[in-house]
Amino acid sequence: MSASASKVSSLSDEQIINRWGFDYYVFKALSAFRDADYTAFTHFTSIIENLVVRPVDGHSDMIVKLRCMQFLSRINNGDKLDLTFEEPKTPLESAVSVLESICRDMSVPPREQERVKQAIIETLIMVCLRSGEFTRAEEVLLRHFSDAEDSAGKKKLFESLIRRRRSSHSVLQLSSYADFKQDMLDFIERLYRVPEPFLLQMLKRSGHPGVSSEPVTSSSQDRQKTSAAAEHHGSVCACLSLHSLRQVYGVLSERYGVSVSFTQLQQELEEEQEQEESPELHLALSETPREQPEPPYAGMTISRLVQEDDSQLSTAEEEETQISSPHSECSPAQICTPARHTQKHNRIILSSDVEPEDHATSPPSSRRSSRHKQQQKSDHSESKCVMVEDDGGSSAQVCSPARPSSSSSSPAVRRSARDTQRQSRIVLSSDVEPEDHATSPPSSRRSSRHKQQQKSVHSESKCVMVEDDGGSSAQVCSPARPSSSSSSPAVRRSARDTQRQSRIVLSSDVEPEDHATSPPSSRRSSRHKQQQKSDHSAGESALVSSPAHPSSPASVRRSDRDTQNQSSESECVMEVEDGGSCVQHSTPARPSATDTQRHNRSVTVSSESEDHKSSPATQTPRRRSSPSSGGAHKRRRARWQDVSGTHENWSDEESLFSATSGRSSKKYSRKMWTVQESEWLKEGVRRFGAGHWEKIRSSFPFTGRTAVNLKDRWRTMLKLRLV
DNA sequence: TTAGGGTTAGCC
DNA sequence: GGCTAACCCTAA
Repeated sequence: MSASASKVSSLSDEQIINRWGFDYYVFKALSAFRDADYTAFTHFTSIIENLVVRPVDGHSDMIVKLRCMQFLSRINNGDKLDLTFEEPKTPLESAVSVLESICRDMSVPPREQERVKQAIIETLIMVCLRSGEFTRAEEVLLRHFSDAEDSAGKKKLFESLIRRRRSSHSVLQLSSYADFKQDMLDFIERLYRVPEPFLLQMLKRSGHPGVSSEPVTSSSQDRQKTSAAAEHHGSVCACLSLHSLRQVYGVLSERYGVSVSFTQLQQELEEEQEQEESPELHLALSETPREQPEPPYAGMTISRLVQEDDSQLSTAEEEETQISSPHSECSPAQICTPARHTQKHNRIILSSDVEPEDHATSPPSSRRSSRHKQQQKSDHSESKCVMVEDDGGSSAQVCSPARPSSSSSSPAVRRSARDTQRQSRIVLSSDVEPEDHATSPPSSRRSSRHKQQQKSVHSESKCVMVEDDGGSSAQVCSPARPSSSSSSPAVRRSARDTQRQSRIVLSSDVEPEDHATSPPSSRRSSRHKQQQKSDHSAGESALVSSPAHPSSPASVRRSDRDTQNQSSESECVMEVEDGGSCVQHSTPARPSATDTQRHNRSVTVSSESEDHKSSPATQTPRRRSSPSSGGAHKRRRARWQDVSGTHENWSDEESLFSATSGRSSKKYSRKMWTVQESEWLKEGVRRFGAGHWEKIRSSFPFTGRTAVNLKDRWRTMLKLRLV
């Protein structure tokens, strides 16, 4: 059978079932959001978040769904300024980032994109104003607010309110955050109609009384979703006419040199069917009415062809993406659990704490859009296959079996301290360090760099590739791609007030062993601001380029702010690399250090055995056996400075330095290599060989890295004998 | 696009 | 100031 078939069979039951569960919970989450049951929404997203760290069949629209979940999660928490998904961004700022990724991947009309973005920004400003966060409101206003003429009035109003420090105004009272949420949901639903999940379909067909024939959601689009879902999960759905089948068959048979005519095949199959009617086929095909007695076997035939087709695609891409690699199993997505400081948010924290140990998520890498069309066809057919196979007991996922979807975002939960005063955060987690290997960026020595890295991580997470709505899976999951957390949405809890800090502590202690993640920290220097922008854009561009980036690893962090509090927040970021093998990295928590360095403890667990003597301590993975302990360790901790601090604090600096000219008209900021990145590089070299830097770069969710950077890093690694 | 040498940034 | 990883520049 085709290679794809073998891939299909290689899917584990867990992958398949997790996929079904994933689809189901996404569907439920959307329903909950639509019903304004945001608590349920949060619960569902938590489930999803945990689910995607397990091996999941990265099929088709998984990334799209993850993006939607990420977006809505941020929207849902947008009025909570003390939460962050990506430090130092507020949830709504993160929503804008996700929006940009969505728009890039799904071709959203520019006007619509702008409208939604503007709505988010306006809402964010209003939220800031209501909360008395005038500095932040001003920052958002200056940075993001549209300069369009039609927005001039609002801009002036906001400026006025900020200037006068007014947190109450009729305009602020008028807008309802709930309405805003629903507006954002409408946007998502217009953009992507979530098909009815396979599990629900099955439940309906089983005659379960509690399930109506209608989709759970009340949306008017549900019907469409249902049919779409059917396609996805295998029911042929009669949407295929005999004519179209014939056409497809014609094309495929020509392509693959199948000599049997469609008519012959049809007759054969009819005969077969007469002899044994497979219930499964009925199941698959009976749902939709057919004008013509569409041959039940049609699905089978097509699926077979499709598989071949798909397999070709896969094989062709395989080399590049190595979908089949063990890693690729799942794509994590980070969805959504923001971290917060306040006690009331404990539940959110919980999700992160409870995090499973192994998160292996394989971030599927995404495939490139060019494949989409082909993919769509294949997906379509695949769905048919699925049904048949399901019945047969074999794996139901025909789709891109080999393709793991890269979920991009692994969930990262962080607590960040946002103190306006830039309190330093101390990561206590180090002591507690789990055995799990965190992959902390080996190279990073300097604490200040971490923040930058963190950002980069975020961007990576964004890398989820969404191919197209068609559900064709665009994910090219390169096996090797771990999901970078970032995209994974990292949720953090940022402690803004010192008072709140104590609360934060709660979750951190419980921290699971696993994941180490090392969020890179960025430097504090004035460069940072520049960097932020550049990173941001870089990350996004990366998304575009590697849309499929599965999101990578989910990263959960806990960070402590200050040593004094030692409430010990440990920042833990989980990065799931592959489905199967997930590498968890713990990054040092974001250190926040005031200018005076505070002792930070960073826990970095590195999966690598490499000795990073020379590597920077920051993310230096702690080797358990490594000599570095005691004094060295302390020094490392001391290096962690909180760069993440309040972004607003940097703004001035940023403006000061933005025009700074460095060597090439701008100063570059050093971005230390994370363990994760180094792993990707090593994997890339293993796969493609040294010298194919561009190929490697495009095959992994690197963000802010050029081929030259890769080359340089490889050179450094060789020099350090890290490889 | 890559290779290799030079430069810069940041820590000690 | 030394050291070094990351970054830049440029020729091929």
